[in-house]
Amino acid sequence: MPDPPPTNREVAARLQLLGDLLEIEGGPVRHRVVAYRRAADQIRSAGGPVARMALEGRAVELPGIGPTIQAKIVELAETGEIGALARLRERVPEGLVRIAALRGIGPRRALAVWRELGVSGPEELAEAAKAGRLRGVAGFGPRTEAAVLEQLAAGGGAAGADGGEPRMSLGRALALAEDLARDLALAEPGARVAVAGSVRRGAELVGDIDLVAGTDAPERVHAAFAAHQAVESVVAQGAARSAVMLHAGLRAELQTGPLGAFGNLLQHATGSAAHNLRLRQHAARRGLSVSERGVLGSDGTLTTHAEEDDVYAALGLAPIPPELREDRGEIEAALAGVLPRLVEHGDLVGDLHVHSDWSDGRETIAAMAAAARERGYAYLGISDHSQSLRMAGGLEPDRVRRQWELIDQLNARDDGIRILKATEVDILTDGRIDFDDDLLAGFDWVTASLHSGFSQDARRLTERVLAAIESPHVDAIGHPTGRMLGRREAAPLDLDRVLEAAARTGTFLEINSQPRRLDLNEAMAREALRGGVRLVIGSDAHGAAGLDLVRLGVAVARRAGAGPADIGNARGWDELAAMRAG
DNA sequence: GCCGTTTTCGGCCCGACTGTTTTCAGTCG
Repeated sequence: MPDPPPTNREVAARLQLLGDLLEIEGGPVRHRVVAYRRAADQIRSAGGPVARMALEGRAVELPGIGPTIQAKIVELAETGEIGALARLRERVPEGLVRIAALRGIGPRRALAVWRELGVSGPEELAEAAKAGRLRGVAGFGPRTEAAVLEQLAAGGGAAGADGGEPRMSLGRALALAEDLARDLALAEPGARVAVAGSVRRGAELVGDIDLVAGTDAPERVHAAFAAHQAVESVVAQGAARSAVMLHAGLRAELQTGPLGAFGNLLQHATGSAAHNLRLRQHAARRGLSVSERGVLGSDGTLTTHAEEDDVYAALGLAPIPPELREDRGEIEAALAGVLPRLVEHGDLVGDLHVHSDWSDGRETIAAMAAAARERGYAYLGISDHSQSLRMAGGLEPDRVRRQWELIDQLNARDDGIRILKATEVDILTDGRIDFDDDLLAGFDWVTASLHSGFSQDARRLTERVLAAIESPHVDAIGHPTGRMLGRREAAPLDLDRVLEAAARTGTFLEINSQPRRLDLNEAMAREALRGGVRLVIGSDAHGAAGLDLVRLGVAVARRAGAGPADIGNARGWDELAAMRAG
């Protein structure tokens, strides 16, 4: 084995390409395409290194990966390429994949432009379209030719960028989706409107917004949707579905159906596609056929369900939480009755990571405490920054002590919420903690975080985090990888070593709920739980409204399969304090 | 290529919409 084994992203990309090229080539291999894509999806979302697993013969344990694909992964790890893929590339130009990815074009039309015009990439396609030659190809006309030109001019089909479709953070998309749903419900009071799709599943990045409405006046709901102020243009419009482009740069889709089939519609539109595929295969084995219209029996009778839970019940399954619907074994678990009880927003009884106006927060400690009490919390950890984070107004030790005096005074009021003396202390570039041990010992809760030195190599970054974990005063590691969606990659920590140390010392790892962080992410959180590591969900709020961001962290935790027992701040303070490390 | 309440072969999800056609294939979700 010459090089380090390929990353999950690299393995997934190769298998994806293999599937894409096979599909374009056509022929009697339809289901092999699906198999490669499913494997690529599984690998992208796997928590552990799949190449290493394949070398140990364990990749076949992942759903969708069998002996053949495992062998191809081993081949890739050992030789740097997959022979079958290399041979396929000689038969089918790779540029056709980028042509097929254009909206309105697919594998068949991509193959047609190559066969009929010799076009093998987006640049040649643009030339052919400009020259008006595209409309002569079977299946193409002037409309499609114009659409192709428009997309290519807008940068569609460009090399690099994996897919290239715009994606939005869950935080923003959720707010947009809920605004749309609320306004549709106001516009048509008889309708039952809900957010579906990847937003409902709590995916950290979403490519579009899906809404459903149960109604007996679908035309009015679609009209209200098209006329909404957030809508830039209407992309498609039919009797049961319409799609729009939002000013925010994201696509939104609305599906409607009768109120009596609202559960079927919601189930269908929530997906994921892979989950629905698997669900329908499961149904087929029972002689049933599932769609957004209802469940069709073998005798031809269609049964509709107003509630989504009843759709799953009709298939002999316990209700599956949307966050788990990714075809990672959830249907098998529902069948066996072993789905986990996932943590819920309402399980949280405190927040251990919020800032006040003592550092870079906007509100007073008293105001933050009042906001936490309104949310039903029993405790709130005021965790302002430490001295070295000067640009965020980090606290010097004497200011810390003065803050403690104020907290004691506020707690003496005994008004229903306990304010904890907490801190978000910097892990310095040499691994030391930014306060001395005497001061650290006076805190109720210590979160240690990386805020600088991200350009260090993986070994040094890992050593810094390990040093913090080993400190007897550190209770939790805040936003452990330091990633910022779209701005900064996760620090390349040796996750195995971090998880081992956290589990051994009882140090909590945070799921930070800031929309741009969501750190740990779901895959790492899943690995942490598997490794026996306990988690906390922190808002990292810098104002009262920021407390509500924990719903995003809860979504990450749920997608990772966390139950209330896995989450520190789902426990009362006395119980949590007794669990503190050291 | 994967997988099993039709188990080691023979299956493999379903419907809406668009643009191209003149009854439908391809694309999309």
